[in-house]
Amino acid sequence: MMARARLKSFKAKALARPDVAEEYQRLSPAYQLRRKLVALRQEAGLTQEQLAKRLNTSKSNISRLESVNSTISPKLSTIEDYAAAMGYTLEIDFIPKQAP
Amino acid sequence: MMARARLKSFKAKALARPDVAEEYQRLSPAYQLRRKLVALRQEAGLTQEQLAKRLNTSKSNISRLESVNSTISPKLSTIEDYAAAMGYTLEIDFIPKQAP
DNA sequence: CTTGGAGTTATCATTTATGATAACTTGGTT
DNA sequence: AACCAAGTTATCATAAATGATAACTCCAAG
Repeated sequence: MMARARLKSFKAKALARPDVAEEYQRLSPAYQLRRKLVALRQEAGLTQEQLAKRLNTSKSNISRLESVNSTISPKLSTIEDYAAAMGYTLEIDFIPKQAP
Repeated sequence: MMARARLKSFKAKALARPDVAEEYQRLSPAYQLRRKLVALRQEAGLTQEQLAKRLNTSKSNISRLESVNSTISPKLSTIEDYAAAMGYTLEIDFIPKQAP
């Protein structure tokens, strides 16, 4: 019980450190997703503007979607559309979390 | 070129058939995701109401999220939260589409 | 038959993602 | 230096997901 409380406190303090917060963010599904989206687009040899055209939107919206420090959580369909525009489909898996 | 047009037409007609549409839907990432969400919850031995409590929401919203004939496309964070409530994290992969 | 748990469906308010547009940086090229 | 392509950031309007509540079905237990 106290162990849990101390653990939470430890986590909170650790996350207050910029380097830890950054590393923590790197592990988040949202972050990894954005990295993959960018990689996929670049491997396809497309600019944000070219991809935007395929998706009937504008390059600024693509940038927002890919942005590392984006605070938005995209819709599943948005990710699907993005992937589909480059000939890919999605697969979502659930991975058990490690005990801390 | 005409081959493409005919292909699109064929697809449109096929999807007009209820049985084909249903099978098509089954293959969609959104559909498979919902199936997995339900399976995950049931394996955890939770009712919609119990899970709702963990997520600080109501069972009707859980039902909507899991609903087979749901027309909504959930946010990535919603899926993440759902998974996290049962000790799972997400992994999203991009699979190349087959040539038709 | 009726009661309670589990899930569904409908509706409305609120939050949030997306679309659209414009202005701004940055790096490379001439 | 001026230019252009590529990407970023800010802002606003619109569309859509989520939160909240209530009423409903269904089914098994009593």
